[in-house]
Amino acid sequence: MTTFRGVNSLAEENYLKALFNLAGESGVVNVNELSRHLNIKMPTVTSMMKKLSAKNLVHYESYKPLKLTEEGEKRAAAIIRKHRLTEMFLVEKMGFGWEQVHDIAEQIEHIQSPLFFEKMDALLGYPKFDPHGSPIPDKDGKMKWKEFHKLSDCLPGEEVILGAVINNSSEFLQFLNSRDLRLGLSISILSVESFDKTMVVHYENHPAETLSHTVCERLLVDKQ
Amino acid sequence: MTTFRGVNSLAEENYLKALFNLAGESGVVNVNELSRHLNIKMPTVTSMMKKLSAKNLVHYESYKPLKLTEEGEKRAAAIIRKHRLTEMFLVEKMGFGWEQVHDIAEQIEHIQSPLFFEKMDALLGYPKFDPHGSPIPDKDGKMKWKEFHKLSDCLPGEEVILGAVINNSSEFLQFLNSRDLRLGLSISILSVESFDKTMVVHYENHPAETLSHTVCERLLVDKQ
DNA sequence: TTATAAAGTTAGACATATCTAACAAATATT
DNA sequence: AATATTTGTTAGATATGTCTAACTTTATAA
Ligand SMILES: [Mn+2]
Ligand SMILES: [Mn+2]
Ligand SMILES: [Mn+2]
Ligand SMILES: [Mn+2]
Repeated sequence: MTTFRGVNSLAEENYLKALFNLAGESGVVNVNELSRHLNIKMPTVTSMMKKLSAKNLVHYESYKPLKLTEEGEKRAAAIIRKHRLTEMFLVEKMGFGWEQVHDIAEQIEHIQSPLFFEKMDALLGYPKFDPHGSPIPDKDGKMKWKEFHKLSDCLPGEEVILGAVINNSSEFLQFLNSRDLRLGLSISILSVESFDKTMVVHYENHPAETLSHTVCERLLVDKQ
Repeated sequence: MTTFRGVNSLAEENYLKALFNLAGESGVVNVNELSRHLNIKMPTVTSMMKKLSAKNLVHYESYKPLKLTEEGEKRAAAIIRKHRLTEMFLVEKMGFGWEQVHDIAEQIEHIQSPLFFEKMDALLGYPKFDPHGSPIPDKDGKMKWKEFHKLSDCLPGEEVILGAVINNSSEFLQFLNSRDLRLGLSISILSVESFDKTMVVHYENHPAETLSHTVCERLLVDKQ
């Protein structure tokens, strides 16, 4: 049986998604970057980029940075939509913790069944954000980040609300769990150590929690 | 990234499952049968059987029928367990019809995450049967069919309960839907046409429904 | 501005999973 | 028993996705 895999192979889908996720403001990504992110050697990436270019999903020219085409971006967004809907479903409907869902979503995002994800979407009430605060692309592939600031860019005296996390690794999220840090939390900045930028913050029944710069850089907050 | 696929590849998993599903009383399956079922040419099947034999999952000898080893059977049962739990979850927790779930389960059965399926199992209350009446193998790969009879083997005057369906194709299940036939239904056999074995049955507010032999063969019933 | 390092490409190998064509063995039919 | 049919195997080709080694281009540092 020709195991039905939609228009793109599983491998192709993972490249498209990575390109989308790595694209910053400019929308471009280097071969090297992509290679490191996917843990796939550069020559392999180059050859896949030629293939995706032939399918008009990536703009590829030798020695120039990569960029998704409009169609490539649409396909990528659709996969990311499935990933994030899945994460939300796992947390909201199946009782998983936010630190447990990424690896499962990494697999389920490749399921070919529009109906399956429409059902998820409906059961969840058409959510706009995933459990880590990342926006869920709509069916047209459009999404917009809230205007967050890194906690590390905030100043003592400010009171902010935790809106998203920038690193979805299980280890990081478990660390946040251990400090009762979760989305929606109101946090007051008590002080910043100028030497190493360590912050001391207050929230809920944590009168003075110390957070490293590494951690604060990965916490996105809303300044009301 | 070495896309993590447990111990067996997706292709291997589909062969194991097919071997399990096709194995009758004797537990053996012919290359030809497997080839037709999977829609994969015989030479391909032969070479995969050699591979699975090398992994000690299949007993293979030239020109002899195939049989899963004990370990092969365990692996296969684990996949079928995931398939049937998924079908149950889709129907019970996501509102799908029993005619919609097979194709999605065909994909989700390959997800590698024991926790994901344990959660499903728990949320469903550890079900013993899938939405089509097939038994769900337990974690040790053990399962037992209820002692059903084919409706086609029953006689006029008998009153039986529909316990399972033998064909999970969307078309067949939609046909059953159109006649309000579903598991648990109590059915009285009114008459059997000796020429073509067509049955006339009565159930619920269907005073006299005519069912072809082809249909009756695929309905498994309990004689109380 | 040249030398060095980093990034990227080309060429060729390899594993997996599939196919077709040709041949062989087992089974069924006459 | 001889022949024909079905079933199964072997050999060799192809597509996909990965790798290493060697080379080229671009960027960085002397
Ligand atoms: Mn994720
Ligand atoms: Mn993925
Ligand atoms: Mn099924
Ligand atoms: Mn499958």
